[in-house]
Amino acid sequence: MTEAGCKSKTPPRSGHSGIRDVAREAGVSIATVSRAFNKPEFVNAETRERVFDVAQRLMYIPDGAARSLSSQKSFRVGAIIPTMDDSIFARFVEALQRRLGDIGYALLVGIDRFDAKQELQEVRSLIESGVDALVLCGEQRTQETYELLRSRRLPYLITHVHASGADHISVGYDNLSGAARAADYLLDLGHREIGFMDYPPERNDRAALRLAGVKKALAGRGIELAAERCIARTFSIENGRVGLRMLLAQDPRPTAVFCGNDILAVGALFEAQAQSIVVPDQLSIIGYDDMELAGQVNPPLTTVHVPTGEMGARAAEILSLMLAEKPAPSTTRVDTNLIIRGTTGPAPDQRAPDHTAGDR
Amino acid sequence: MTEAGCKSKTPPRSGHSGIRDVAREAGVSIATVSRAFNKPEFVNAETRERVFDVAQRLMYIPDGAARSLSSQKSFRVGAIIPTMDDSIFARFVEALQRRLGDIGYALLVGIDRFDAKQELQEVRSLIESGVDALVLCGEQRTQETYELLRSRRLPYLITHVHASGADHISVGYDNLSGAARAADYLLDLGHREIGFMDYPPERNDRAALRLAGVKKALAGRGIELAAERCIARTFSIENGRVGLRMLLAQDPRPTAVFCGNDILAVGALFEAQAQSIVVPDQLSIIGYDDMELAGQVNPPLTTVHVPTGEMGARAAEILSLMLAEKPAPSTTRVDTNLIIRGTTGPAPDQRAPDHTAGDR
DNA sequence: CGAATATGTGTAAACGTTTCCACAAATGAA
DNA sequence: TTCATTTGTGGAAACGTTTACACATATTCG
Repeated sequence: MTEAGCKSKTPPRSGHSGIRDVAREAGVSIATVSRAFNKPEFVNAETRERVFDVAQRLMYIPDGAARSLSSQKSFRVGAIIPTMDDSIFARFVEALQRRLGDIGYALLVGIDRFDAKQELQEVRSLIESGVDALVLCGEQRTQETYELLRSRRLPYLITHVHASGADHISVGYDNLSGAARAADYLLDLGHREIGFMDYPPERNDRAALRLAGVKKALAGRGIELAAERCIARTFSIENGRVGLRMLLAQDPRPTAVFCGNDILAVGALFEAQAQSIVVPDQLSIIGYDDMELAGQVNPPLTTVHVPTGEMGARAAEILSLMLAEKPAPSTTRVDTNLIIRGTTGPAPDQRAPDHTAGDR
Repeated sequence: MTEAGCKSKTPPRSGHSGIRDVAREAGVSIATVSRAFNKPEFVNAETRERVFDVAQRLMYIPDGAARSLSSQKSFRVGAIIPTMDDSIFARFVEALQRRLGDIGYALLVGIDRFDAKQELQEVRSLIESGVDALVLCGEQRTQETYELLRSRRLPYLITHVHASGADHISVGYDNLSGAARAADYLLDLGHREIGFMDYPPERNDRAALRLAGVKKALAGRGIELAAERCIARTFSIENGRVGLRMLLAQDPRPTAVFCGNDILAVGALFEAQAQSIVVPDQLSIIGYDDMELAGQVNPPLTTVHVPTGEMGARAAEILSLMLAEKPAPSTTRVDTNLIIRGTTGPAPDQRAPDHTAGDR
């Protein structure tokens, strides 16, 4: 009796016990054991308890592969994100993993480095590995990826964008209006020479949307965003620094910079400080995401808050609906909002409040 | 001919094609198809090509569950990390995922928030989900977890620590000597009043090791680390700030602080600056990890560089050995090294180089 | 030239579950 | 009391692969 599960006459083939061991020990059929776990309400309370007891004693853990094969469900979902380096995605993955775990799903991660080809590859390998649904960032991807998804009838959820009229289910925020809101704020402060800095928009639809938002806001005041005012760089503090340097080298020097990401914004801030440009008096900087660092740098960064955790939680909820084949809301939006902190102020040249260009 | 795979007489049960479809279409048996993929060298080159062509045409993706069940391998590995919030872990996961992907394995992630109970839970769910090996951070965990691992004969790799004499396979760095090295540097600069700040050591064995390292270095010069000089806080910039405040409130004010993590160190730096304490003239700060931010703050942070990417790559290599049931090195060390930047300088009171207290 | 070996392929038995179906016993309605 | 229904259970057929084994056929060698 010192060893667990010693009554069997045939030695167990693998080290640990399977459903048959539990069945034998509990004096029921394997079907009943299976039901006890999956549809407890269909088995007699007494029997069920007995099964549970035995299962616990034998340290029975159902074999996922067999389960998947038989039930045609894997109880796994895959998520493909661009990078872990950006805390916005890292946190999202964490939130997603937690919520998914709560409803009995495991999370497989793929990383595509903002590369659509790589994403397709990751989709393939996640499908092969076995997932019941996929979480993807943004809408922009190769047609082949979408075809693969469709042909496999694999449910997928698009995140990080608010795709209102689209033909897929999504959860996210409106990058365009968030950026427009930020740009408007800069405009309201009297800034007219505004720089833009973000991930290369052709490789990142969220960045493209933010660019569109800024352009729209500027256009609303009759201002055009010059091409050289659009700095496209991958996310890093260092790139934020070089981006600002490029902007500062231009003739009508920008008095404000919109950054599509806090990391770039922090880089810009550090560079400004290194050049003894005082923020916000001489230069306003605005970020996007509101990661912890944003609130802690000096002066604290004005930025657009993105509720990543909430988005992860919502994503998990929607996924659970999709996985249960229940109808899911085609698009759900989480709200972004401008957090005004210390890196933004009135434009340096014009002290007047600005009932200037704006109509209405 | 517009539809893919239309020759079958029995309508395919699921939407997509399986190994039998490929076999039929290529005029071979399913065994041959299987071999073509798994042991290409055992099948005739011509046949193999034909199989590959057909497979591609039918967009055949092998069913992972069936594969796992039959082969008793899942081609998945699980990794449990404390949090994604810390870029040290996020990057590690990213590196691991990439390398694992290269050798045909997918990565399942679990997050335990530095909680051993939660870790056990994650181990259970990863086992249930199906993994061929596990990656775990640090050596400290419940006995139950180790027992589960052993009883399942599940290979596991310990990371982030250099566990020399231990009874499990590990890859990591020596937290103790890294921290000791940093403390020695502070000592060499003449600092005698030194503060320590890290994650609560009782919940994080790496932090405990760093504490031991600092204590050892101090002891080498006959200095004892007072209890109130040990600030234990979870990792965040904010906590770095409050930690420094606590240290600054003490009577012989510390002239230097060792932080077990760059995030805490940056928090300390920001707080010092907010209090107009000039770093490094009045206060030296030293961090651990060397994340990007460390090199970019002003002044740039002196820190202990940890080669996370290399560790992830090495981990993947070792895992591939373990998975192939080849002998793996019981412990492999990656090197940590002190990066001297701008947040450390001579102790404020004593300008003399310091042939003082140190012997030898 | 025959035997031994190498090469390529097919047949069929696992792998450990879930789930359809059948069936017995208990319960309720008439 | 009899028939219909409900409740709980077991038997056995999937699920889509891998792989041990057997069997041809081609090659090598004494």
